[in-house]
Amino acid sequence: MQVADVVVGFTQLQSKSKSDIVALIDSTSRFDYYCWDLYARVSQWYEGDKERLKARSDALHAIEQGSNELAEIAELISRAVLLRHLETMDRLDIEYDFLPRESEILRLHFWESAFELMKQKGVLYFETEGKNKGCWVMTRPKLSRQIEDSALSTKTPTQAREAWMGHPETADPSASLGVTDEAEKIGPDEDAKVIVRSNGTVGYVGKDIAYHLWKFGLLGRDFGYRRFYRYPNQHEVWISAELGEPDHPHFGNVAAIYNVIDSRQADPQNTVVEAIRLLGYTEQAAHYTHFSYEMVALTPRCALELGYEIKEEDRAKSYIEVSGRKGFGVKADDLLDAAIHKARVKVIAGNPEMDDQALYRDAAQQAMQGNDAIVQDVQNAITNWTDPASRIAKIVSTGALRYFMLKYTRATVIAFDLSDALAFEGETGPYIQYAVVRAESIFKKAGIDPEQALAADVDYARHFAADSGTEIWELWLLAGKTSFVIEQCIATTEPAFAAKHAFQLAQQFNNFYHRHHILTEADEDRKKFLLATAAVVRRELMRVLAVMGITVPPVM
RNA sequence: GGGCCCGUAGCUCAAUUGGAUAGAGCAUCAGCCUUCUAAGCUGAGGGUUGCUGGUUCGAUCCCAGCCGGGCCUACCA
Repeated sequence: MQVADVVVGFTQLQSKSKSDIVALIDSTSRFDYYCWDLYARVSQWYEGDKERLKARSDALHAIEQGSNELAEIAELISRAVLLRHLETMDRLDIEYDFLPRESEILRLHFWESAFELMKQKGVLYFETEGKNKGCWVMTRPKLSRQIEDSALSTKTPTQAREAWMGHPETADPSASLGVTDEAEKIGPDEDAKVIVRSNGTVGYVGKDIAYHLWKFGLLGRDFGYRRFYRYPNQHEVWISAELGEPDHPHFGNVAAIYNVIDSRQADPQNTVVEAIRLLGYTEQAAHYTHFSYEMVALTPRCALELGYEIKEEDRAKSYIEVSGRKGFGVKADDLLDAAIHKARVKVIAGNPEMDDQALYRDAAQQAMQGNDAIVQDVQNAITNWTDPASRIAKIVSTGALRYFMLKYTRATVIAFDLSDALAFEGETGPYIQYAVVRAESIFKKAGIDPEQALAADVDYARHFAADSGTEIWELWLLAGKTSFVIEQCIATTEPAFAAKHAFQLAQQFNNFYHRHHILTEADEDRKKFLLATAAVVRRELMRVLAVMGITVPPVM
């Protein structure tokens, strides 16, 4: 739908032709920004006159039909925006392998197969009365369980449901649907989920069920695959296609699914799992995890700082939901640019020899020439710089943003605050990276390898028994908990535990770092002991950071 | 109407699933750079864990009822 709206924006609002759009894509470095603004404008344009919504449905229809100008424009736009998305995510070290598209789910008849399966197994039934008359519907999980508990589930779900409805006495009347009237219980289940509308079209959830049956290899159909994009590191991304290339990697047939989708999708996700379970694939349904997390919202203060106008009633709220339709949100690339810029300034402040004046001169020159395709302004130019300071700044800013996103537990609505997200001090990614860099620096100056330090022959018993022994033992203990914490993260699908652990370990190490000066330690054996301590903490910190996708620069 | 989630220091969040004096960061204030990088360290102030009951030796956590906020549900994708 968003693509359809952007198509409407280009054709109706801007009267652009296909070749105009091609030219625009070629000459704009951030075409997605252009579409973001256009999408918000189109949404406003619809508001002005409801008649204009016809343009959207026409576009949707044409796109679905295929083989026409609008469909080609849609293809151009979605391809260009998708490429931009891959680039943006790559800046955060996130790579994709395969991009399945809804259009192929439709055109390769995934839904038809799933529909057939679900009718056969009695997962769906045709409603003949009530408000859902004429639809194919599915019983919601809550009622399904009740029916199963009444021990009628030896048949198909539909037969069990019919038997159950014929004998309401088998169910506990008080634990029922929230209906008090006995007679209503055997009426049509108005709460059932509509999968196929009365006009014969399938809804989003239906397509999602088909898609997930494919993921588990239960559909009996497959996508066609085409090469879509090759990352700078040569990793290849594939995209779904009606007619694919003959040689392609194998996707699908998975043993477990983790769907990382925000909590607003909980209901449709439950419907998909339920469909798979009712089809008899209980094993697969048990390995289907909706990795649900709360949404990111803007604090009113942050929204005002970003220059958005905030309604009076919203100012008192603790957060406001972001909205593409309203053009209200923060763009990831902007955030990354700001973070990299800030990090680079800090790197140079600490390492003045890395200051590269020539880069600034080049960027300023290009900016003055208005060479938009290469550079938007001096600040954005850093995106493409590869000098040492910029490389480090990228690692640090990625660490900062990844840590920021992971430090919140999944059930917490992230009240996004720009200054918090760009912070490098306190409980942040760079704080942890800095601890590792400090350890690294000690080994560099000591002239030994961390692995060597761990293998050294040390009288541990003597040093742990000394005055500061307990405190250092606690540091070892905390470092030793890392594997357990990582396992716990996986078992509970809660990455925030890893983030918290990494921070606490870094914090305790910084403490140790200040209390015990390693390189000037006179007692040779104690020096080895302290080095081994630094080595084990460094190793465990890097390990837990790696789990979070955070790497450590050589210096910072 | 129904379902799910949240309410903890001025702000943003934790609390290892029911355990000891509820902890961090930010912000504020006071200290620490001729010693391995100050993106750091030390200290101070800041709390009736929304309210009221219940279960328990013990409750931020479990139960019930209120108050306040959010999200999802109603043949859109």
